[in-house]
Amino acid sequence: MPSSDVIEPIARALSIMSAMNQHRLSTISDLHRATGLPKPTVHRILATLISCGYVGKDIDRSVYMLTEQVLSLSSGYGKEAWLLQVGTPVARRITREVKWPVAIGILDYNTIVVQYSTRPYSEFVMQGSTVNKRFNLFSTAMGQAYLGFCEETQLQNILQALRDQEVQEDCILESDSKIKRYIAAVQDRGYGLRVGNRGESTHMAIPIKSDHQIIGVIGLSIFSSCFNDKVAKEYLALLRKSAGEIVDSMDKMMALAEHSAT
Amino acid sequence: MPSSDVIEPIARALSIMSAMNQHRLSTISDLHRATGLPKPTVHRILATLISCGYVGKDIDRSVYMLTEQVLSLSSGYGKEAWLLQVGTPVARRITREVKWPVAIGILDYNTIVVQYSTRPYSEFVMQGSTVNKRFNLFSTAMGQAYLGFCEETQLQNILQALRDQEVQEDCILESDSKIKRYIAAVQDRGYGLRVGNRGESTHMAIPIKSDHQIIGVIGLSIFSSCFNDKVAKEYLALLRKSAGEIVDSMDKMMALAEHSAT
DNA sequence: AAAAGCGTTCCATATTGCGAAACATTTTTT
DNA sequence: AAAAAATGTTTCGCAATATGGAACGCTTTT
Repeated sequence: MPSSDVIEPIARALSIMSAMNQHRLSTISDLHRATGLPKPTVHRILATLISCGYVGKDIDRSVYMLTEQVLSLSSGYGKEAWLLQVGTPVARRITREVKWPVAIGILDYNTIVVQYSTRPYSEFVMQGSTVNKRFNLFSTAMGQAYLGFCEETQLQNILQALRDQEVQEDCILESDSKIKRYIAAVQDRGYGLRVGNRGESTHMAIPIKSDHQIIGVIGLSIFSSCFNDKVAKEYLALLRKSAGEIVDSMDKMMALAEHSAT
Repeated sequence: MPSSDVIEPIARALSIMSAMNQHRLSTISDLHRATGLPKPTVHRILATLISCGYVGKDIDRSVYMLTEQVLSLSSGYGKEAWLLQVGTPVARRITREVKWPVAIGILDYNTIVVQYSTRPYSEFVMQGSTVNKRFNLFSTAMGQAYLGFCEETQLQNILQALRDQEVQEDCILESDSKIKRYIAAVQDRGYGLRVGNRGESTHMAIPIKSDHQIIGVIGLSIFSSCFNDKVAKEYLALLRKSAGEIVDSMDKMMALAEHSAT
């Protein structure tokens, strides 16, 4: 009675791999018992997994184990994935509420990479999707949200890395005092801000902090002509509330997962 | 021309998941391009993975991402898995060379758990397999190999944990000085040793240390009647050489994996 | 307005995975 | 030592099912 449209061999292979992850070494009979699959089937699935490199077999004996290649299925899975899983619905909710597009980004090397954007949902037409686009740390709202509120050591690391890179885009880097003033301004304001010209858009962003660490930034875009102190205050509060919700949900989910991961 | 006996749907699903692990969010077209699979096929595989809980889908848009459940395929994969992957062939080689069975164990809570044993390969018949059996830290050769050569803080942690457990098996715990003498004796000897009576077997074991940390222990069993100082010296050298090889191979492989895991 | 791209559904077809049964080998029991 | 039980592996005829071209509806781009 498997719900239709499910490719059975795949479901079976995954259950085998999941079972193999419970113990370091497995025999065919172990897996037969653990999954309820007929032994010839287990055998054939293992042959497939071996051929694909995810399973290794003891040469002489019939003992199987997962290889390090299983990490290629999950190594990208970390805090950022949690952030997205929890963050995307929140971002969509904000856009439903205030119409303006919302984006979630993370730090990658020395830029902010947009991971998710509700731009397509927004009724206000703006230029195409920004997903996977990289944004400069200086001069963008999301970048400011990171630089202005990360820990001092992290800041120094980033600045050093920026100085080391060959192409110098930010002339601000030439003066330490300029940097300090720039960052202090962001901190005083309480959020990242990049005001666009008339006809362009203006962006505001804040960090998403968990455990004193910035795990990502969340930003909102708005037509420059619609931007003023009043809406800034309103949307800032909304972003802060949302960031808080994201962190709370993440903590809960991660605690849950930790617990159920035997 | 896929090498026969490989279940295609499984191989395809794995390639999809592997591709999804590269970017946080994927569209069907992304995966279609990345894997070369027809779009209806990608669609069907994703439906399967969603049904199995390994993939989540953005409600409104068609954006897919791996869920935390992918960790259930690999969370058990750590240093110990590397140890086994590298260690098992070494263990077999020793047994081929000297005939006696060799076992590899790791610390789990407050016991040593045998992960692999070449007992079935040994021409000397001994009692059944010891895989997944737990061995006391005191009074066994493998346990001594751990206690005698782990770091002081680790030792204290273990002792505390042993004292805390309800059933007190090791009366040696009652006296700190007894413990100290016991451990000092192991250290002086240079390896864990449990001498059996005539007709029984004798066991010797040493730690496998990488980066000042004990990642496992390796031990050799021998008929008590065959054990004497001369063979002890010989086998100890063999075990030490082998442990060194294991650590070297592990370091190499892990460095390699680190590098190729983009 | 047209064209290109995307996600999704359909469906006839042959492919392909299936697992009972038989066989080989090892381990345990008698 | 023999018998019995358990485990790993191979075979094979058949039915189940995964397949992907084509078509559809939709959005985005030209």
